[in-house]
Amino acid sequence: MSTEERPASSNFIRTIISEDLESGKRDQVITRFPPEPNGYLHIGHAKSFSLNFGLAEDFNGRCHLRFDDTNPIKEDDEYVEAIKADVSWLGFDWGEHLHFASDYFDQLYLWAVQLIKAGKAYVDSQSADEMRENRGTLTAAGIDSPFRNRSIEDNLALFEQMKNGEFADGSHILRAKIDMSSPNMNLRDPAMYRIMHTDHHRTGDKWCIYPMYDFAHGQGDSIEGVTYSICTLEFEDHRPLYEWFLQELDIFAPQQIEFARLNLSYTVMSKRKLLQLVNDKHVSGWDDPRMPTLVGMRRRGYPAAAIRTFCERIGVGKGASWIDLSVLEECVRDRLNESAFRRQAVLNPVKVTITNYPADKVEELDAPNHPQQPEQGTRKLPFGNELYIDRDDFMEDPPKKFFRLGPGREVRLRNAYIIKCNEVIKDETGEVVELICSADLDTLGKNPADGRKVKGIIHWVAAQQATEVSVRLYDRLFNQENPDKAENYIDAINPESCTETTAMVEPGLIDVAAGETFQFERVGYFSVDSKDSKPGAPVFNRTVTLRDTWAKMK
RNA sequence: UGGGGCGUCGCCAAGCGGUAAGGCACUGGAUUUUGAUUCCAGCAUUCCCAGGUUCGAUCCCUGGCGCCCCAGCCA
Repeated sequence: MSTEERPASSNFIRTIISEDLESGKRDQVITRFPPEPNGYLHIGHAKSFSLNFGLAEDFNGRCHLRFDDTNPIKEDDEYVEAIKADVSWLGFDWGEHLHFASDYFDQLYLWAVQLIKAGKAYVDSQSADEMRENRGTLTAAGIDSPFRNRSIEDNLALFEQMKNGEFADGSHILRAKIDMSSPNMNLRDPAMYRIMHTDHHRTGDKWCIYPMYDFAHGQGDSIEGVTYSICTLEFEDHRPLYEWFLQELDIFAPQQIEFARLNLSYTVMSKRKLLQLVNDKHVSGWDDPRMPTLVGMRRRGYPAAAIRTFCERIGVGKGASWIDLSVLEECVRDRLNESAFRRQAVLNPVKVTITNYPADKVEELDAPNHPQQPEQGTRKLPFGNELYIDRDDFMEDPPKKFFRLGPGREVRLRNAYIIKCNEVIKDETGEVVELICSADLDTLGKNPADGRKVKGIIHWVAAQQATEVSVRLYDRLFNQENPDKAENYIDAINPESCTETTAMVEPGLIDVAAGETFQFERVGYFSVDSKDSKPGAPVFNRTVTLRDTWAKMK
């Protein structure tokens, strides 16, 4: 616990809860995160569970993890394990409260029977098409099903037969008897139970009827004693139904509160689309580093703490909001700037020969792991007469504001000497292949004695001691701010979202562990890929670039 | 043309009748062996519009305008 006052930017949900606690309407805070195990979690889910778990932490309550597994044809254990891992990765703990909607199937069935007996539910035998036609439209009332007034006995018998597997999928359905003319479509006799002869990932073949979301969610909340059932805006219209079931069943009533889901620019968030990206091989999998999934971001090198910061930073509201991807990237930089060790790597090498440095000499220079955190120690950086620097750091005819290397110019080699470019060697095509330089050997760890200023600092590696490694440069997956607005979002995929290349790196970058993230000084943050790296042969994923005001000036 | 929501700085977002928080972005300037980081300063006389109530309104009322969601036996 920090003694500092946390800024705790408030939001409308926090306000509601504080007032309820103060007025005595509620005496504790129990929330829940209810994912359907039919896909991997993405950053939008992170916003949701950070909110739910965060509220529980703030008010000394608890947050349950409950899988909304009411539709067996879409759900799978693979997803429940992945989801648990993702929530844990972000640092949240549901403790003993791991639940499944399917844990409540027996109780739900009893409640359905109870509603039938009360004349509040009936078995409809219309086809799905007929039901759709009779539901009416947004502006026209629906009409009652011809089966709406079946006797309670018939309904009981039919529902029993549905449960016993005596009917084919789609032949009958249990509906709540509410109001076919309601202006709220959700109240026009919504479906409660459908027939599905499908095995369930947890209950196996025990059931061939499964409850709908609307008939399961509120009751699940109620059973668990959830006080605040926080969901996204599209469920606002479901709230009257959520409350109707709780009231008719006369059970504990949680309060549903809706907030706006996250929209992130240059990405898509719908599970259907993410699944298509995976299935159609536009990406390498759910954990492709370009995916907005948590597994993708983890592999990309995004720290869990950065994602939590992001979720706090964007706030919670009820207006449809669009957050720019750069906000997330800035959170990642913030975090990595603190934690990542610094290293030197040259992505686009051009050779430099230091004429006044002995060819057979190799110095082991000390370079800090983190300049702002000397306690993190140093590593050895070999220096010889042949080096590589980045091609971008040399210009033959530089503009006045360019303070890197150029003919006759001086530049500081980071953590080493100041050198001066005396000659430029090109090949037949006119491409620069080598720079002949001289070093000021009296500038190691100090500025020139004569007081001359050398503004430019560039990174480098010793040619003989450098190793070539694989590097993947990632960029935004889509090149349109809102891919959903494209004729086809697939066409909006950025063809340059992943560029495979290599880099010449210092020795300190070879014996590294999967998932470790470094700052390649002056370039960006790079994370050791967890799948494709091999001992002694790491593959680096570019997590995010460093801010580059020079690039902006150009 | 039905119902449910939302409109406060470029992007988020506090505020709930007493005279516009904060973050990000942006712009200056300082420090810096990363054109990074850090630091300091600036950045809405105004809250979608128009009326009204009030000593006083972003907050209340009326009427407009704009945007989002709903017609799955998905969640």
